[in-house]
Amino acid sequence: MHADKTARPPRPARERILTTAHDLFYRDGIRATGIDAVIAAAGVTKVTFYRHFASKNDLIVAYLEYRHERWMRWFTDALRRHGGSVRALVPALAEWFRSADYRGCAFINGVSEIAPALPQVVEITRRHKADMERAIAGLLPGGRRRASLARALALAVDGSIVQAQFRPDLDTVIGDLRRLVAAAAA
Amino acid sequence: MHADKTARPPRPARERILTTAHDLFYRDGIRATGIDAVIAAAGVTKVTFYRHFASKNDLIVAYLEYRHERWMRWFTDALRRHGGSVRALVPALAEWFRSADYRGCAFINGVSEIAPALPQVVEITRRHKADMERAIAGLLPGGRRRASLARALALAVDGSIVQAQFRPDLDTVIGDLRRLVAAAAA
DNA sequence: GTCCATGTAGACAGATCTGTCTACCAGTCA
DNA sequence: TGACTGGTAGACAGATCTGTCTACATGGAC
Repeated sequence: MHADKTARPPRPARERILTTAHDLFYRDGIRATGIDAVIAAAGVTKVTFYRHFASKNDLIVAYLEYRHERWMRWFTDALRRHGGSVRALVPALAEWFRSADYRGCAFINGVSEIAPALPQVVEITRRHKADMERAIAGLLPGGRRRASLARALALAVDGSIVQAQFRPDLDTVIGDLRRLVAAAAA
Repeated sequence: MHADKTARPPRPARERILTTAHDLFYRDGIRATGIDAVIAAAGVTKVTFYRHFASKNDLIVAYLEYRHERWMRWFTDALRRHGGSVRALVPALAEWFRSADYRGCAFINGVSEIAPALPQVVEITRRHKADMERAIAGLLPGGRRRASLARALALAVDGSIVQAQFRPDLDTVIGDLRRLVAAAAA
């Protein structure tokens, strides 16, 4: 059978729903995006949607898990591209901040938006930030101070992520982050 | 003639609406809080509400302006209580982070929640953060590096505000902030 | 004493949101 | 062949949201 699968499938419905939800949730916000908008943009029907996700809350969780995979892949790759040492951190982030569709951290935004109604988001965010911190720790030489330095850097990174979301002067934000990283790592 | 509303003393109803909206918006989120909930909790009627605020968006803006006044008053007071030098910064913030109803920065949350739909929130947030930065600058000795140091400290502060919203180990966050402040100020 | 700002109570319109339901179709595989 | 999987189209229920409306009460200012 099926000697040739390459000519076939439009991306499966579930995947289309998930990537569409990602784009809309990230851009417009989770609460601002109705299920109907996701369904229409993904080009599926309501029945199809509810066959794959039990509820909007389920989709939100799947969105954050998908976002985590995707962002971590980008982040580790960007750090590698910029040299893989602690000096890679700021240029990698600068790349992100300057991207056209930058809208901050999906997890921080998620906590702001729906943590009171969907506490699971806090747990997912903790795991995400722990992974981000681990990636930062991977840039540092081993030693006793490694873990605590990674935490301090992660804190500065979170500050810059947030500021990059509302400050118009990205260069200033990036410069301030660079200064903090240099001071902490010294 | 001259129906000048602003010349009159503040009316109880408007004030009640505003403080109620503050509590609900901050605790549950702006989008999650319906106008009806504010009206019921404030103990006014719909007509009364709409006589004071043209729309929910109007109330949101008023909420953020009120929050700004209130938070800045608390912040400058806390800094003074803790000595008024740069060493006051971390203990003042720690006080806030440990308060029972802590839910992060109302402005950062607001940007996450509704900036795409109500861009005015970004402008209000910029002004708020500029004032916060000025208060931090007020802790520092004058000199060439004062402004840029205040910016770096504000960035670290924003990072700690955000982390305090989802990390369970507040002591760690506060310790990391202390370390960053010490490193930057050195 | 009249005007008017401020307040009350609650119905209502119109939109939008999540989630369910019926009814049908095509390909896969045991 | 017949069951299963995954898809389509769209009506519908029930809740909730913002904002408008009518109708009436009260107290101070001019």
